[in-house]
Amino acid sequence: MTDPDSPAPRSAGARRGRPPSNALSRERILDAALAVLEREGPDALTLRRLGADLGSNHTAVLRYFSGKDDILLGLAERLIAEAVDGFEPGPTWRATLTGLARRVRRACLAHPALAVLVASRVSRRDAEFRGADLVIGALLEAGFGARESARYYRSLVDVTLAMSSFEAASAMLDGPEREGDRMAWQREYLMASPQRFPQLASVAPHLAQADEDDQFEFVMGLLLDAVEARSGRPV
Amino acid sequence: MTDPDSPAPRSAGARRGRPPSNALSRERILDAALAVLEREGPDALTLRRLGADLGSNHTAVLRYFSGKDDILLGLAERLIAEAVDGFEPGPTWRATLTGLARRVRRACLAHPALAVLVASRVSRRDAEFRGADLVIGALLEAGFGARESARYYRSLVDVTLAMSSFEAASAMLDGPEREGDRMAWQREYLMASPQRFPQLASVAPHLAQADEDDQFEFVMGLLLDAVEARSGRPV
DNA sequence: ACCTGAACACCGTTCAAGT
DNA sequence: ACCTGAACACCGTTCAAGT
Repeated sequence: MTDPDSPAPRSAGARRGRPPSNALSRERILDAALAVLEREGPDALTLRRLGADLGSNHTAVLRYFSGKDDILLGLAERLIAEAVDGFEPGPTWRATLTGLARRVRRACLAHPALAVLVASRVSRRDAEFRGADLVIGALLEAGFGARESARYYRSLVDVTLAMSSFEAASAMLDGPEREGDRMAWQREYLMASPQRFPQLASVAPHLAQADEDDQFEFVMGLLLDAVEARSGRPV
Repeated sequence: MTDPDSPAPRSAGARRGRPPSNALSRERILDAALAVLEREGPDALTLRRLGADLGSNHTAVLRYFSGKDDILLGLAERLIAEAVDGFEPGPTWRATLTGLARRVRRACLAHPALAVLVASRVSRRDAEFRGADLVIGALLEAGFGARESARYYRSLVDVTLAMSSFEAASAMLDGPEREGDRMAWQREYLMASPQRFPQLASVAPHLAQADEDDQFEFVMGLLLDAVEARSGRPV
């Protein structure tokens, strides 16, 4: 059942004067939802707010989506599509895997409020299948069998999605413009009792140094090192 | 519900004895909150529900916590404490790291509704410091310097927490009834078009086979393999 | 000192009625 | 065919008033 949604556009002849700017559609609703999320965060996304932004009654949206949750699912598909659309495999299987992981993370950080809401429930739809096909293709190319490829696929996807949404959640918590809280985080670790936590204390000054970009690259590097070591086909 | 075991009805002197059973306290409120979360999931945790369960007005709770968010933070500390309390380092540094990761995951899966709510905002408090001290101690023992230990610490903690909460989120989504949706997940992947997604199709039957326990162990194994390879001190 | 009850400003969803 | 408006059953938080 693909695409029973978009209501019939009005006939060309009826187009006199201004088109009704408030004609609803699934796409227009998703656009508005994304705009609210990006500007004001997850809590601002309510049906009433959406109706106001769209110039409609807040219940009109329910003609296009079965409920708020359905809107979230539609946004989830957009998020994963943003990561996968236009991606081309790299020169090596490892480059392909690294590149796709970076794109997923980038999409999550570009829409952190959305990532927080939907990352653990990516809808199994077209964009996700395309991503899966690319990842599994790279793993088969690396020399893994079907069973192993399935395993590594799940590991890489789980870690990438989990870390990306985790990071998005921190970004949201710190507030859109608050750099201050990250300093607080570091300060608390630096203030932990050296008597009670000697190992922690000896390392604390380094804890806040690595930035998030480096951190993600580092973890993916670790993971792919292990995958490569097991593949028997170093790139 | 009547309470036949309740203390003697209030008399003139009762006030000087033990407090009435419905006396509020932070601990009693956290107990009640945890009970609601475990029985009925994240959405059931409301101040009104908490008040009802505690036999109090729903606003009385606000005398002990500054708001609902403050209750969540209190629960977060309990979650991490459950993972860390009583843990002893293993015979090797790798065993220590594996053991602690398993405990964090187990605590998250024991309280999935809680893990979903708080995993990305673990409060930097006592239990977390104890965990950090253990992990960093193991990494120093593995031969890493302070800077490297800080890096690996963050990687291991991020992946463990992110994957555990991610998994908890899936467990919650599948609903307490379970099982049904995991089959649906598998079915959708099996039904993906083999023409459009040939690599995916060739591997799909294996995708749903690995259970979640194996999956977590597998990822931690990959990560620790890479850490061990870089340590220059195989266990 | 601790708790209650009412009030306030919100939610998502349903549904009869309008156009 | 599409949308509105009222209604329903909820939220978290504040605060004057009770005991």
